[in-house]
Amino acid sequence: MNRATVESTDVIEVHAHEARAAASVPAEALEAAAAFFRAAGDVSRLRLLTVLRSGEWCVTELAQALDEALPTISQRLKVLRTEGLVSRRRRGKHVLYSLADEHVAALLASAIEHAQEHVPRRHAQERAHRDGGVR
Amino acid sequence: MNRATVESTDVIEVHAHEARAAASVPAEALEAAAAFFRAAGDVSRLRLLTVLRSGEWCVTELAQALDEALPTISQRLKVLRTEGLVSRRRRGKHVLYSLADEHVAALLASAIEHAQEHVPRRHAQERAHRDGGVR
DNA sequence: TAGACGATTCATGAATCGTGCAACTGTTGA
DNA sequence: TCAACAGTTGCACGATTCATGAATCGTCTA
Repeated sequence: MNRATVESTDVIEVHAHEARAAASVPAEALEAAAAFFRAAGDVSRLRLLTVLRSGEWCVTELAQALDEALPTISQRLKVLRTEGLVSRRRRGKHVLYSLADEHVAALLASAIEHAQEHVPRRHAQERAHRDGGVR
Repeated sequence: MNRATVESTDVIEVHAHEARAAASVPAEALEAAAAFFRAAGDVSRLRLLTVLRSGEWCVTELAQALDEALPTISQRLKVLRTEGLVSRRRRGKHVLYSLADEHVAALLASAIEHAQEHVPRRHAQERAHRDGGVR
């Protein structure tokens, strides 16, 4: 199916198809996925995640490593944990955090890789668009 | 390297290691990755992305399919485009949008899959935590 | 070139988010 | 049990973000 050939007159006909495509993902899953992305969509939290790629860390270690206040780190970890990006376990008087699973690690690596490819394009694209529309 | 065996007295020694881990990802890439996640971290925009998985769509079609105002859709598409999640091209008087590349499609599928696994855990975990700390 | 249509931009107000600090909870070891 | 330490939570403030509708822009066609 080559949607590129569809003309504006087909809009109504296509409508049902579109609605189906939109509904193909359960609303709950969509919401959860958005929450997942949102949790990762903050530089501070993302930095935390990249550190956690190397293994388990207690909150104090993380605070020292990132040079931030302990409550701040704890807050961020809570967000990440609520959305299932990290998990924690207690070891003595320390609470150790780590990435929730390989899925998260893969997602993380993939996004960073993608970002590195697109970093230079971002602003250039924005300016080009301002100057003269599409292409 | 088993970081799980590290005790609190090792914090200083470990510090250098942590700092290296944090710096392993260039600040720019981290920022871009966060922006990427942030762009996907909204239910409305995410829904838009899931629709775009099926191919190219013009703004009007998307607006009708999702039953939203055209400017609203356009705004969301702009965010997604700025962060490199979607690309566009003009075809006649229509502007066709699609996912930027396979990378994005894969990331999207992966996140939704992960979300579906963790949907039930999220709130239960939150409550469990309130009730009695770790585990 | 004028009109129509598709798409984008802009300004506004409501809502949400992130942070910093203080108070609090919970665990360990004496 | 008590003191010290590790971590969490609550609250308030400033900054972002999002939806909305009007105005504008760009392209095609008559």
